Amino acid sequence: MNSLDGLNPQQQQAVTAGFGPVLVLAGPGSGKTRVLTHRIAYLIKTLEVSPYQILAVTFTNKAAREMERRVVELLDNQAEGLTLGTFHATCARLLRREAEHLPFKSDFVIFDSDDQLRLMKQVIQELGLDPKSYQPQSVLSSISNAKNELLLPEDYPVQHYRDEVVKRVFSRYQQLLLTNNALDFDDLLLWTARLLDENPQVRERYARRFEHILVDEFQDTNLAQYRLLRYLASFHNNIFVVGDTDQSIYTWRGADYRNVLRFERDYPDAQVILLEQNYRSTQTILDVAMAVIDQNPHRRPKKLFTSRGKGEKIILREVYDDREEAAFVVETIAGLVANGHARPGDIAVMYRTNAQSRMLEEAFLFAKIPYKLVGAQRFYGRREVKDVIAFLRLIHNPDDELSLLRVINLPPRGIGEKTYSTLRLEAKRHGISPGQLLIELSRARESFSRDLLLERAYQRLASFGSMLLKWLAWRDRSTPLEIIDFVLEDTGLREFIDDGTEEGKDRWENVMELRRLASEYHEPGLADFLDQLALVSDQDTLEVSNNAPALMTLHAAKGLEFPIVFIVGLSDGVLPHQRSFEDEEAMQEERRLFYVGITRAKDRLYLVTPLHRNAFGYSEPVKESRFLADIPSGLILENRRERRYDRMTERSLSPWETSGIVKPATQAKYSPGVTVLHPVWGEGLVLNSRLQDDDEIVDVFFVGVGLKRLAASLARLELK
DNA sequence: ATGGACAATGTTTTT
DNA sequence: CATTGTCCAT
Repeated sequence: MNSLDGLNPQQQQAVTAGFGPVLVLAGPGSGKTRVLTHRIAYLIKTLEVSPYQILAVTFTNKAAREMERRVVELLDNQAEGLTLGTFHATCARLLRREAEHLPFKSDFVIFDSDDQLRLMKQVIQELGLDPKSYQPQSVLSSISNAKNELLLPEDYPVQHYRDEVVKRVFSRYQQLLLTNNALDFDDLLLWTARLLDENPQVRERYARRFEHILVDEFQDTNLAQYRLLRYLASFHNNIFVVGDTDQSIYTWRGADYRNVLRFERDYPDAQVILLEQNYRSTQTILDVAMAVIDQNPHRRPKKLFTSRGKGEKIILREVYDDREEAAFVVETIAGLVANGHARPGDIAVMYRTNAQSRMLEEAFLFAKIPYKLVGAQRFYGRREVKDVIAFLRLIHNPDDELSLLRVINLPPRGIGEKTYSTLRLEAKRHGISPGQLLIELSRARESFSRDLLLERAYQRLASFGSMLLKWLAWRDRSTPLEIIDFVLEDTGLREFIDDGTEEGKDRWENVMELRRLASEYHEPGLADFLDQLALVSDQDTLEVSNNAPALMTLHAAKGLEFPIVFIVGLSDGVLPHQRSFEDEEAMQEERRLFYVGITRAKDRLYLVTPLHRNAFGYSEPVKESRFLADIPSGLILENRRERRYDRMTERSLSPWETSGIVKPATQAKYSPGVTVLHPVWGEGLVLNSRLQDDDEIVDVFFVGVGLKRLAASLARLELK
């Protein structure tokens, strides 16, 4: 089979581009993954490049896996030896291999944002700083920015007094990372870039090896990644990058879409190929998307087109607040599925902030419609999951004090703060890590000044130490699954986590899910498993075959596509977010975020705009998103609320009016959660109810029938 | 050492 | 309002 079959001329040009740098500017849905996978297949099959000499990097594991699957398919399994992975995972592997040239050991652990925060709090306390004026989060983000610019503490630029302090904090933070034998996310890139910069032998070895380098989502690279790529491509100069500046939504994380411009400057002979034909959306959806993004200044003009035809108009729905919004979404989805217009898995609901998922989740749960929440934090951030992972990390790397601190008294075994700080002090005196001392303790009792501790506390430490020693003895011969089972068994965590309550059962389920993930690793040792756990992306948690609507942030939606998309919370202050109001660049990024959301939709797009926003327990009127004004009215089907109702509610209520002294004219008879009886449809559940024009409008979910909106005065509903 | 009660605090997005 | 941290009593 000819691997160019089914590619349009621009795609073919990209796939078969000669050697040297290539920049592919790929609009949404223009088949960039297709181009990348075909390019790899072309290099291997037609140009007979060895897979071993090809490096392809992505940002999420999901994207990497998908690419790998497609390459293998194109090549009938002739892809053995290909290096294909995320930036972070690829760097982690390289650093483990080259650890001898670096100030840490090859069995380092990767600290996630949670660990970073805990470590930072420790540093701020240790240096006696006021956590109010030096908020751990904000100091961390300064440090992260510095690392993205490839700066270590000694290079940190000092302009204000604050910089001076941050520099000191940075220095101590970095020092602590090293004593824990740990790297944070930014370190993975930073150390790799620095290694290649400072060590010509290593650089040349890799630069010679990777004859071809391919990069996905190039607009999301930061300076460290850009440098990294330049070093790796420094020998063969065959660097093939694919990106779209209009989809740059991670500048707050250090991503710099100007790397695209930098690329053109640094590689003046680069071929530039534009992919504008879209294979995903209807022309109407594309026109809406272009109308929105065209408002951003300084863009390279791009004209998206499709052969799919106009399709239907997009739908704008105005709702009262987030509660009604959630009801509308769930009700519409139930209707679409019931009428056979869509399968549940065809639908996605997207929002600006994670907090917005809650109301939606409640509505789904209430209607008993299953849904899928996309987001790694939701699972890996669970306490019980992190606890078990902390045990594994400690076993992998006993110097990891943060993990030790987390599990040493879990389940409670009488080792409190006092006992721990004695252990810590004593460890410092011996010049070893607390974890090491624990192990020593269980082996040779003399190494600890006995008079420092009560016999009881001492016994407890020693017994934990011997448990740890036992696990360590098994570590290199056991699979992750076996190690998890040792831990669960020896610690009695099960009884602690599954305490017989409903939540306890859920918590245990989560641990079992982690256990299931571990069961996919058949080799002894924890490194690979722990790396995967540390580097999962939100998107990685979305299963392809899941037959339920997916809920996700707009950020998590990038790279995905769905026949039907809802974008909710289109209010000024939410999307665009309040914090972008004063910053023109940030506002443009908000617009790109909206653009990304719109272009996820294949056939039908719902935009939902609430008139009120609930925050801090108060409801306040909000303006609709300013972005909506940019959509030509001919492309949109508007469904707004009654004007009369608007006027009543758009006025700000004074506090005593909201406190319930002023009662509505009619009292609602049906409240969410009650069961009602309908003469035709039988028993149903009230999802939502509101007063309107002296009548009560009730949304009821009937089993086997679906959701119905009824006027209480007409439908003969009975309370059950 | 542990757990419960209250107070303060806060909403962007995440590899 | 809902989560997170801090203080205090057992």
